[in-house]
Amino acid sequence: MSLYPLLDTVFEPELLEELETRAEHRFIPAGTKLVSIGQTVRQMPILLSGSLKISRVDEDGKELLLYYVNPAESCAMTFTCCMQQFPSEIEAVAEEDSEILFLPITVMDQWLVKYPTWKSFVMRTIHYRFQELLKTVDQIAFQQLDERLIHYLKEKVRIGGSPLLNLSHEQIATDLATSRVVISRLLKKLENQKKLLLYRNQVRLLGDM
DNA sequence: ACATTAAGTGATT
DNA sequence: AATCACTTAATGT
Repeated sequence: MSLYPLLDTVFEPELLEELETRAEHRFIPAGTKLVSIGQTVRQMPILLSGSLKISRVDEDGKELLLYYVNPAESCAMTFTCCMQQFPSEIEAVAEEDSEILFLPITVMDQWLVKYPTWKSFVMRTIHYRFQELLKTVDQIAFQQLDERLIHYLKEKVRIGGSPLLNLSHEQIATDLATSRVVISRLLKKLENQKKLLLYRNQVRLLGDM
């Protein structure tokens, strides 16, 4: 039995063993910024519990949420930029208290040829994220902010494990890179459709979502 | 009671 | 869909 049961089905036994000796196991409190834009990534994270929020931030601080990293996943952006030591294009913040394995980037190259399960893990992560990003791009291109909002809320519920979200309209607007007024209107529309209930600093999703 | 912050709304671009 | 201007509601001190 390995130290990390979560990863037992993902990696082969030899790799799990090596993981245990090479990885640094850390607990990250919610709100911690792990990577900021321009920074060079020196370690590869694998999430054991919690979640990470990955977003783009432009020059004047406006951000756009790209995706979340969930347990047993890593960040796809990290592979592409840290292997070649490119500066990060994204920002990573712990969304909740998280448990993370940090791997030195030097092992990644060797593991790619040494362990088939590592290779498919990397490939799977990149592929999956690519799909996600394409979806977001579609949504932005076709300006369907309402759909994007619903997708966002569902994702939040899934991550938090509760249909009651502690979010202000302002925060939602920031994540989706739009204005508060727009979000308020869309949320109101959804409330009228009985899809959710609105409170101050809280949103409650209703069953059929 | 007053100030501050979140949310709702009509009008305009 | 964004911005402005303004109102109303909830919360903190």
